Amino acid sequence: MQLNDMLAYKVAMLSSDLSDSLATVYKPYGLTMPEWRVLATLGNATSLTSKHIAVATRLDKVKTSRALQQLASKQLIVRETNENDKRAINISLSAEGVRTYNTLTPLVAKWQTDRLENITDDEYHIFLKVINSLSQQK
Amino acid sequence: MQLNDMLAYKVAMLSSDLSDSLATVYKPYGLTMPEWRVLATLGNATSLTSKHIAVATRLDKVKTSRALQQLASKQLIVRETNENDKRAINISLSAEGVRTYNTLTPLVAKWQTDRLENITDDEYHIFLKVINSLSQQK
DNA sequence: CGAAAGTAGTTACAAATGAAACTAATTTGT
DNA sequence: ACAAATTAGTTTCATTTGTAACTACTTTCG
Repeated sequence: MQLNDMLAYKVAMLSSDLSDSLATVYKPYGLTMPEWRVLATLGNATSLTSKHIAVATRLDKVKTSRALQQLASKQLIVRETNENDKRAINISLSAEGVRTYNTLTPLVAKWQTDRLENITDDEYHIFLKVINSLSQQK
Repeated sequence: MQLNDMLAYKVAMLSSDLSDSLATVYKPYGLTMPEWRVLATLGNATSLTSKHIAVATRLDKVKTSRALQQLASKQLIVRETNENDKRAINISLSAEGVRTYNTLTPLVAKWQTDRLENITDDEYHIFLKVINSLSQQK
């Protein structure tokens, strides 16, 4: 059994390749990977708490907190105390955050369709099915 | 476009799931992921230099160096100066390293077949084809 | 030949990360 | 009602990681 044939290794290599490649899309906008994930999550919502963002992005609460700090310092998000629960903070994109999101989303979509260019719909469908099947196990 | 639908995100989630899961197999033997990769690579060779190992495992030279230090301190590898090139070091598994490798290999193989239990050969074949296609792009 | 450039591997130091402790607010249970 | 436990989010500190500099040796080429 060769390392190259091992499932976990192959997927880890693919993951870091894809991650590095996608990073070339958002890095020019001064974002890190956690920041991009948070931005992408907020782009689909009106307002979320840090907790919600952490769950959606699968970042731990510390990474989420730090990403939010960075995004706030870049003025891409707005934070307001949640009046129902004063421990929590409602986070939403600022006007500039929305602009960045609207700029990046089509670039990321294009990146993805380019990547998938040589793969048929059937193949991709099966690929996703296998991913789901492998992910579901604990 | 939701984070959940993004290729890079899905693959990253799968990768960390698989990595964490596989780690439960080799962690009881006191190994970290880089150490396991090095061990797996050395198990298929008689003797390799640090450079060769770095290429095979896709670890950078610093991580490789550190993993080798750890494995040496655990007496799982033997290091001998390469007489043809005295900068390089020939590394091979010690008797105990071989024993650990021989113990772990079937456990890892079982882990992998268990993971793939619900996936047909055809599906897995296509999965690997898509992985290769996605990985090949720079 | 021998100076300059390149390579194998290690080390040192700065930056990123993770676990645990912490603050402040909320919920639970009596 | 209110003490104890829980939760949201941040901060601290120890560990891990990555980059760059370094040592030692080898190759290149004038």
